[in-house]
Amino acid sequence: MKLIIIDDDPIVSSSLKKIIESHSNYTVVAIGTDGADAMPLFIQYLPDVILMDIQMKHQSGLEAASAVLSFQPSAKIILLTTFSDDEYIIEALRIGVKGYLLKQNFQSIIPSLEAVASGQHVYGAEIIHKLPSLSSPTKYSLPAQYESLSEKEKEVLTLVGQGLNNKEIADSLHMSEGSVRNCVSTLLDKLSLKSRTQLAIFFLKHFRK
Amino acid sequence: MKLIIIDDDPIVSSSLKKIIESHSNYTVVAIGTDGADAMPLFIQYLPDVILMDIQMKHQSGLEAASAVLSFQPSAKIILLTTFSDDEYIIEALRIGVKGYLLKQNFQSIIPSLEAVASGQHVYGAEIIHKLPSLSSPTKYSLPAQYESLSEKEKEVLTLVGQGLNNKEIADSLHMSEGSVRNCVSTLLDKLSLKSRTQLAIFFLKHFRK
DNA sequence: TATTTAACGTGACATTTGTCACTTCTTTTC
DNA sequence: GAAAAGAAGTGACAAATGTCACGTTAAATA
Repeated sequence: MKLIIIDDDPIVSSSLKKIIESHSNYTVVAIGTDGADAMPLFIQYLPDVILMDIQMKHQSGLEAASAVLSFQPSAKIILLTTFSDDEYIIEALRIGVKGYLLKQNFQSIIPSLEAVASGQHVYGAEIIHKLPSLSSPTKYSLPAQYESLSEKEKEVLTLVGQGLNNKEIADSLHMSEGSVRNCVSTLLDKLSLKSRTQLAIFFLKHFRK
Repeated sequence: MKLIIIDDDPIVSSSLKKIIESHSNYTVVAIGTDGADAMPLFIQYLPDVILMDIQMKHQSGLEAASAVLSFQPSAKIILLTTFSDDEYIIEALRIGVKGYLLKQNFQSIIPSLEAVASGQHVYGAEIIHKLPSLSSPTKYSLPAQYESLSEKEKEVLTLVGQGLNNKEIADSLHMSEGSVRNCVSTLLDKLSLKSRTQLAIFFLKHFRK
């Protein structure tokens, strides 16, 4: 199986090459030193996997990955990063990178390489928890005032968050339209908001799956 | 290395066991048939990895994983799912599961197992894109109608999405309140929505960071 | 038992939002 | 240059939303 390594530090590239070629059935067919090398090397060799540093002088690994993936979305690109406090993870996942690993412990790169080659996605343990969808919508992030809502009020809030109007909410919850209006009014008061639209925004911010 | 398999279908468990023990240096030390088995088996054997079905009769794999992880957060649990349209992925990531794979292609389970054992996280390619922070805010996911909006309309939409009322939008964009109303009306028409609240919901769904 | 408190409802009213027909101005196109 | 298309505005009107004072019921408490 063919592999390309792209890293602006030749020491990293060569130790990676050494480790990979000694432990598995991969051949490093090319080594690049900048993101700009990724596209031409990819087209020339059509490797099974690309291992690429995310921080490089001229063109970043992210840009390079984006270019390659827009050309070939199934390309198996693993980005390597030095720091775990990494804000690029979301963008990397979005463009379709198949792996995102810390450079640190080299020995875990081999199994990750295998997993990516077999079609899975692999991410460093320290990195995956940077995803906002994991941290945001837990009930611990709810404002204190939310606790003061009655069950009915929470139901109404939920339906406002779906975009229903008062009549529709009334029908769904078997209450009168007047009551719904009242209930919405109470919600606005309790949550210190000014309109039903702001209620919906509140709901989505806190409860979006 | 020790492994536990938990699946309510004995056919699945035994074929997994066969594959794993033939291809790698793992020993399946126990097989459970329900989520409720996870905790006692984990405590008894302290396995390196747990492979567990997510859908089981009595207790789900998710609940079981949650129990084990609250006892031992570093436990390496891989959940297996049958369907890729899987809404549990977020909750699974949140509780700290280290892998989430489709049962389908058995052969990719071995490399994934290795990667997880070496400390990485592994997710099936079909699954990772269920994360809302990945799927929502790309411009490719925008409905075709969005392209028909004028610049002004996009600005108004943005402010509706912040919860501003017509007067406030008019002041911000230096236009009359009547124009804003008109603009909102056009937005509703173009996007086939029925109220400003639904506009805000539309905005948040597509543009939330 | 009497009192308080909270959930829920009602109806009148004020305000905000949404619709529609029509105008103005600009750009594009023939 | 005339016609067409579309972005933006105006004003009158209709509909939905939000507010308020007040009523009913039921549970909690003195």
